[in-house]
Amino acid sequence: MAGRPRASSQGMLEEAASELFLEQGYAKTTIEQITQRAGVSRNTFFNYFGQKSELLWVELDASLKALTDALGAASDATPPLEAVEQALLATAAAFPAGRAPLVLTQHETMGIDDELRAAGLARALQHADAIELFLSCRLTGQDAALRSRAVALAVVGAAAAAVGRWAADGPAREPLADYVARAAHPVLTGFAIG
Amino acid sequence: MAGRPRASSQGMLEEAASELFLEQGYAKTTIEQITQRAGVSRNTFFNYFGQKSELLWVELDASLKALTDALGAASDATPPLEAVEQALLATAAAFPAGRAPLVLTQHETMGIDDELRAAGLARALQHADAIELFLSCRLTGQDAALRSRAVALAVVGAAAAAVGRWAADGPAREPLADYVARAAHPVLTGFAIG
DNA sequence: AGCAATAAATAGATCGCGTACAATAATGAC
DNA sequence: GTCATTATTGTACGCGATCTATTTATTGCT
Repeated sequence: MAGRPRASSQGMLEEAASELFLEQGYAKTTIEQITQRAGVSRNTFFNYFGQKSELLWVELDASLKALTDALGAASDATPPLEAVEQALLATAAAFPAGRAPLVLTQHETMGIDDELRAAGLARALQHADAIELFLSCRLTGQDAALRSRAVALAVVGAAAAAVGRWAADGPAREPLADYVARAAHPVLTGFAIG
Repeated sequence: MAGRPRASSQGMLEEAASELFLEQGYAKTTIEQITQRAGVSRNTFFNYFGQKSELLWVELDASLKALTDALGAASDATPPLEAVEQALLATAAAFPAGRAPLVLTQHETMGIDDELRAAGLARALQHADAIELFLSCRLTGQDAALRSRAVALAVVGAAAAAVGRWAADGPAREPLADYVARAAHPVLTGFAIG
């Protein structure tokens, strides 16, 4: 009961796209060019990606899965906000200091514009949703709903700032987790005492 | 030196668009339909709006101006983080409890999807940029760049959570500034002590 | 082997956003 | 009146994204 196997892998499309983005920028690269270089038909692109912008955020999609896993594995004994912090650091640990996603380091030559930033932000929102879902089950008291979402969006914002700085600091930087810790810890302590 | 006066006002396009969005949703409404109802040509739309999604976030654009003004008017004597909090509250004060932007309350019937959320997030990013610019001139010490951006993104995230809750709580809610205070204050105290 | 069932890949068409460029209309300055 | 300036309109086009139908490749059953 298994139909035709996937011939053109998703990775080939990503590679072809990365090359073209670096050569001539994101906006000037058409989906047709990507599929031609990958040796498949144009329509095949949409079997693997819903939108062109998804090509750049594959790494972030993986990190979303890591975050939900880490949150799901959190013990009930640890305080909720601490669990969030640990899950964030564990997720960040998957990014070694040496190699950062292309979209972060090469956004200049790729000509990343608002559309791209927005697509990245949509990914960040998914991370926030995961954290909010976790917190809304653990936090109690009045304002729990507001606090859950506020914590989630605030801490994701801080983490995004950390990622941006980390990428900008070049290959000689410290691991991403250090940056995330410095940016996110104040947020969580602030909510813990307030 | 004043050429042809503007005949079709921006407000008419916004009204026509709001009607159509409520009638048939955002995605199913074309720019041509909007301009037809407003009685202008399709191209005229692009004299007033760069993209279709801008129609929904006009109120947020006004709030961005209010925020930059409030930040610019901040006295040098007040601590930077306090100045940010006061500016946020002043900006939120412009939204009375009774009337919330359509996009926030009617996003269900309008069929707001990811594209729309992303467009709203792009506006939120501009708010964060304004706060970061303010802070990067005032904060000192190592990590000032990271901290400036982390504070800005985190506090804007918290404010966004407040706006979402505020809109969801219906017309009988308290003023928006109360929500923003509850969501943003922990973030700022967290960074103040950390 | 032959045959259905399933699923991927392709082809072809269409819609609508957004851009570019030229042409026209309405105003004030002279 | 002429001229410069600005808004509006017309026309065309590239490209992203969706849809439907068709072809191709694989598995499992007889």
